[in-house]
Amino acid sequence: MMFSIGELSKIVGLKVPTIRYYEQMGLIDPPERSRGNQRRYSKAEVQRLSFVRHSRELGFALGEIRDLLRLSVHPNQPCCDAHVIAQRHLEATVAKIKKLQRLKKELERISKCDSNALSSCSVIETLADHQLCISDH
Amino acid sequence: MMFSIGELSKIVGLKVPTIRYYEQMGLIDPPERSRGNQRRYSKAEVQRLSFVRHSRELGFALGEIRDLLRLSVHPNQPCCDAHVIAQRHLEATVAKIKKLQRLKKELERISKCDSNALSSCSVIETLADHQLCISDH
DNA sequence: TTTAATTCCTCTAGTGACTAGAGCTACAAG
DNA sequence: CTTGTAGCTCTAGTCACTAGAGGAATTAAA
Repeated sequence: MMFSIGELSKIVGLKVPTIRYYEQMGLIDPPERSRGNQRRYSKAEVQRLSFVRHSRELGFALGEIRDLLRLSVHPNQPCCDAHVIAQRHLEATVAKIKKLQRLKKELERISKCDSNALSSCSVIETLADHQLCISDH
Repeated sequence: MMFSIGELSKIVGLKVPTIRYYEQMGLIDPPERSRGNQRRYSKAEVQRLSFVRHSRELGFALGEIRDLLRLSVHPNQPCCDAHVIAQRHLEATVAKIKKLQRLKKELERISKCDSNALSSCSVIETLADHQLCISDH
């Protein structure tokens, strides 16, 4: 049961060049090759890459994922490291959400006037208004 | 009333190399120079760069900001373009918020167990669990 | 079995929005 | 007039890919 890189790509939902990139970055070991030098993957790589993809979707950086993978292989002591990584990430996420919600409000304000009315442009105006609020935010 | 790039930097809250970068990218015109070839800015640049900074904080890409600046100079007809830019941006923002809120929930679940208890690591476990959910998300 | 289509290979370069550093020059304060 | 800070240009690095060139291998159909 060996997969070509294209098959693996479909299974795990990562593009082919991305998989090669992850190999290059040391997130997966270089796989076996066919006689013609093409990569051949087993189920282990499916698992590992799914882990990587899932972690990426959760917003972890490749370096953090590398750490997590290392931890998952030696799952004894330095588990708190994993918690630290996740906790730090949670805090950053909460901050991002807050910022985006403020952004959303502002964008709604900006783009709610109907653009068919050929009135003066609220987008430019709103952004221009903020030319004046130099010191805050 | 002319500013050096360092003074301008403090006024608008952008780093010095960032201002030079914005000049290079065509977001601001090349400013006047001192006899010794140093950049000298007036209030117009303060306004324009504040506009750029504000727009960046709202998450607009430099290309979009360039468009918006162009529109703000010719504020007559193609104002709907600005609305389109802002609307597109609003949609992307809403999508991002949703994704991050899902992420937040998952991270909370991941990191809520106390890491002092030397139990098995919930971070790795949780991420590993998701090795199995290959087809969805 | 041959051919054609598709997939794979490596390598280089590009993206966006900066950031860092080298090596040099200008300016302001004492 | 000297010293220290701030400025200059230019190149290269960051992150996580993505795109393309030019060629080889694999697979399916004829």
